[in-house]
Amino acid sequence: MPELPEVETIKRQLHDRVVSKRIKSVFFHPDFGNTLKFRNKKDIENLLPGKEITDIQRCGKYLIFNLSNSNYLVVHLKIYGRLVINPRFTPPKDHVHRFSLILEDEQTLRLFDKSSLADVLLMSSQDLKNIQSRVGPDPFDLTQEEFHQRIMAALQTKIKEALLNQGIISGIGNIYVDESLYKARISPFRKSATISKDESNSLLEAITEALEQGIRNRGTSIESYYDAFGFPGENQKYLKVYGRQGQPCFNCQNPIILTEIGGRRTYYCSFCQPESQLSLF
DNA sequence: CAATCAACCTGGGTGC
DNA sequence: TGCACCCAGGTTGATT
Repeated sequence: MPELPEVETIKRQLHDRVVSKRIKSVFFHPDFGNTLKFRNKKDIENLLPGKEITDIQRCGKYLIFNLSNSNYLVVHLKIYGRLVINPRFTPPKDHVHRFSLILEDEQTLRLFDKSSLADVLLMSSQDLKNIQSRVGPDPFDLTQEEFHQRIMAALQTKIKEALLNQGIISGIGNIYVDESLYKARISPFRKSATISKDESNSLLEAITEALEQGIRNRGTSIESYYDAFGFPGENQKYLKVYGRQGQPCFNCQNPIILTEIGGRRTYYCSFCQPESQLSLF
């Protein structure tokens, strides 16, 4: 589910409800995670009660709760994770309740996950620095020049795979990458180093627009994502290629193609996003 | 080195 | 009804 716009939406919605609040207790559902996570689980149960959440931030697709003892509770929702505060409904049966964080004012933050891939980790400042150094810059923080440099460095890697690589640029996932490439009219199959400066400029602009639109619409809800209040986002109504296989391209009316790149489903228009620049003529 | 693949999980869907 | 298999918006680590 969650890419940058979804995590950013959750961060903004949670901010006023959790920042400056003290944690009363935490609870892990017995089905949470594997043995590796179990070790961290004990730390979280032991160390969190009594600590204050001093801030909430986002690093790529990671959501980070700053705690009063200079530790950080780091959440990654992976594919199906949902983080919901004060749900007033019974969550869908297929999403298992994995974790709860109860605040001093009795608000409850719950993590639901259909699989159990989502991570809840307790980190020191050093751990967090290691994460932050592995995660590339936010698209919103990049100049055209920096973006182009990073794309060029990906050499023979297909541009779609480069954009999905969180170390090159962070926050873009499988939906927004297809939307951005379509908007910039660049084939997802193009080798990164063949992207011209002009193309890279339009690509960064397309990425920025696609992500900002996603944030404005509180995220894209296709099969799993809900915002922090338990409501679906609206951005799925405005997607231009993702999920539109066989339907006419909004620009040229040719059918949108569904294929596979790097093991991920990939939607594109083979006319508007030609793989070879020669086919433009 | 870069590209590919399997693994991590599990609910749901499909097809036999 | 059962079962084997495939799929998923992500990430990582091993293999070719």
